[in-house]
Amino acid sequence: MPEPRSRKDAARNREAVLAAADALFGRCESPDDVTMADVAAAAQVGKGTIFRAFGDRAGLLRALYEARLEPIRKAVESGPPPLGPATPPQDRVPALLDATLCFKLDNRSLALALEESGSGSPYRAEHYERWHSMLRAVLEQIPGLPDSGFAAHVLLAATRADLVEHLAGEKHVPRETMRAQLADFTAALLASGSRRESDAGG
Amino acid sequence: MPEPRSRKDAARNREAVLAAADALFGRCESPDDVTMADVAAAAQVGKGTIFRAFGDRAGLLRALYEARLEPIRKAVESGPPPLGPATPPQDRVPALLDATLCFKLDNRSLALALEESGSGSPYRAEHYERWHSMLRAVLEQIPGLPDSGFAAHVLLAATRADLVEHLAGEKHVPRETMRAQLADFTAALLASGSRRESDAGG
DNA sequence: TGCGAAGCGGACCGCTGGTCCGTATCGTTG
DNA sequence: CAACGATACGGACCAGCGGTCCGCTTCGCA
Repeated sequence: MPEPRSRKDAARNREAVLAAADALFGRCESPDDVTMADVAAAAQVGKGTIFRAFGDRAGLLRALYEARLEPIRKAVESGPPPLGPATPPQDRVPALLDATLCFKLDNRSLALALEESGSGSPYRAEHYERWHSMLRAVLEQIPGLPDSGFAAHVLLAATRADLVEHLAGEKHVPRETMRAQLADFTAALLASGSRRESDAGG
Repeated sequence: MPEPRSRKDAARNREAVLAAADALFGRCESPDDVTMADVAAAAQVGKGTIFRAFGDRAGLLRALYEARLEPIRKAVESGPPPLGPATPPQDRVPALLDATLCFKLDNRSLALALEESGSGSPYRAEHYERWHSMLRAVLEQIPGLPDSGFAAHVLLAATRADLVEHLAGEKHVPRETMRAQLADFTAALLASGSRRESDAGG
């Protein structure tokens, strides 16, 4: 393959930057407290090196985000229930949403940084498209629901980083309470489908 | 009253800035195409004047937003059905959501500007708090629903400016389609409540 | 060991939101 | 109408950001 393998120092620096940024975003309060210069300093690297490796700020954020999301992506694509493909749709939808909610709770600053200063709307991000079509496909298998594309957008919007941050950080809603509320909400929505189901069935 | 009435020129300039900003945000593609200097130039006013009158960028955005929102606020607080207080909850919820959706569709760049660069999360804005508690109160009157506070957050998230922008601007979803999808979604959610109602009732 | 290519780093740039203060305007008072 | 304090004006100015550039260093292949 014509893949131009990167040099050893380049790879090492890339990891250093990733690690430094990870730590910095994890620690800080607001995402824009962390500047590119900060990351460069923390990684003991020149600013130019960061931009060479990631293109721009959004590129760095995306790389970090994808890296952290990787385990969940795997679990969804080829893992055991309740996240994996073998799960029945009625159970998988809440599981997917619970997973994203927990992810955002565990990576608040990072998710916030990506969604808010992420070079325009979060909806252009490639990973959003993936999650959306995944969720949409699962919803599609549940009859009696409204437009599954739109429903998927709304359900994902229910786990948006700034909403999560507002509820968890500002209003001090406990983690388990939020998970329960999201689960309840989802259940209520899915119930409207199974209602017509049971009407038809008997 | 100890209200320190503002000078005539100050008031005139304030209006000029408001008008200029309104026009500029209405015309432009992305909200950050409009800088403070642009607004100042368009209003034929010094930059200092803007900051004196509105504090900072977010202040200007907020003032504009509130001004445009004013008619809707009135209609909701003391207008005729389907927005006014005399409307039965089951009809008022979809009406409120449809109104916000239409508002965001009609004021895309402005809403986008306020939500994304509005000095942190849109959830800290005072008008969000108002809308949320309003919607929550109406939802509360419909029995059988999940936590109305959370449901209100989610339903409002369904009309967020960047989602609306994505669907209308990027995916070219027609206005009426979006309205219908939102209405369907809302109906599905409310149905889960009236279902337990009818179970109990007969 | 030598040498081209790849990568490095931090001074540098353009641009933004926001401040500052000498100057012009207001409107009140005698 | 004149004079004067208070208020507002405006644009030069500032700090800090993301992003670029290019002389120098380091890599790794022959």
